[in-house]
Amino acid sequence: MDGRRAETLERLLSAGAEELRSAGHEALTIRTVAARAGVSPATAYTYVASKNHLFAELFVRHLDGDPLCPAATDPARSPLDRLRAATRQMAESLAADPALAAAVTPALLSSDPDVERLRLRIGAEFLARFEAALAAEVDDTVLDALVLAFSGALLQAGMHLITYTDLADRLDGVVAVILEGHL
Amino acid sequence: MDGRRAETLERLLSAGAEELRSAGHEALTIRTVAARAGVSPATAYTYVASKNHLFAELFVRHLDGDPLCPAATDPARSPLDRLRAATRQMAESLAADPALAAAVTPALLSSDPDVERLRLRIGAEFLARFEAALAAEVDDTVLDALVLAFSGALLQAGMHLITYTDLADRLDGVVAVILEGHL
DNA sequence: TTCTAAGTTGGACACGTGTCCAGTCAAGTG
DNA sequence: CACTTGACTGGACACGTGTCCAACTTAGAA
Repeated sequence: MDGRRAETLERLLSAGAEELRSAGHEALTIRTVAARAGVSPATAYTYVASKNHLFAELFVRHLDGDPLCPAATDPARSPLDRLRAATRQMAESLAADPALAAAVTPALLSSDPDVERLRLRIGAEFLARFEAALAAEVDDTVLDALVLAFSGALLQAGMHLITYTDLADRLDGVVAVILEGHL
Repeated sequence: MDGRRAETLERLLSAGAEELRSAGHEALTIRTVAARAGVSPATAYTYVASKNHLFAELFVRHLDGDPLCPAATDPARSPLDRLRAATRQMAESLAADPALAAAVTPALLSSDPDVERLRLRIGAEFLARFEAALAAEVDDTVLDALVLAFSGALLQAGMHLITYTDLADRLDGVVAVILEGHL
């Protein structure tokens, strides 16, 4: 996708991000996003299949815009430290845009096929980051536990049982407990 | 709540459960549930604040109807075994009613205040079961890790990344990894 | 310049959500 | 027995969703 089409998409996604931050995901409407992007609703729907798809798309962009930090793969650090760097970074990245975080959790549960595609990408990205941080020094079940714990943390934050800001600290402890005796 | 009101509520919830099983949570409508219960939509809305509230309510009933099994607190077993009995039971309970499981995950993310109340109850119930199974032989962070991993498993299943049937086996391994070195 | 095809548009559509309220019905109390 | 009261109803409402399509615009190729 390039040329005019790519530009309009970009405008639409930026408008979506702004609208999300300023109005929240409950109030956001494809029509308000379209208006903000200076485009008709019908046009918006040729780029984005649904509100949930929009949120998922915004989230992958957010992830892609903040790739795994060097500290998470620094061989001078311990695997535990590296893993913590990775989870910390992701938690902080969520905390930095709470409206997006709040929007994406329910959105990813949608059965919309476009969402399905993106959620596989997102899951793969999480897994890849953990693997990169651990550098394959560890059992598959441990990786499994980490992924589940991280997903769980996202869910708990999505339910407002913890704040996105507390996420990082909480995960530090949990990551240590999981890795203990497995390095 | 008792008398006529309690009866109608019961009819409504059973109708909801039936409708959920037979039509799935996407197709289910408060109006179809009301019709099945032989009640007008307006009436249904005096019992249930929203579709999400209905799903959450159905889920707590489901949980209450299947209390922690004796094996999960049997002092003759090891803590690991007891914990596995607890997670197994919950996973199987979800697998037994996949439509409900699929419905409740997104529903619990709603900001509806009635849902909020119920999700605190549900979270507390999960925690209580883990505590009962472990009989306080363990650090708080371990409990934390267990709760996060379990929530994560629910989320993954809700996203169809794993089936509810695989949940139990997956959790067996994860629970062992988390507990290892902490008993 | 003319033509074409991609991109965009307005507006209507069917459907679901949750709210509201005046009016009916059916106890069971005095 | 009349009467009050709580439960229920029908139907309209405002709003959001996502779809459709004939008509218009625009950029660039011929």
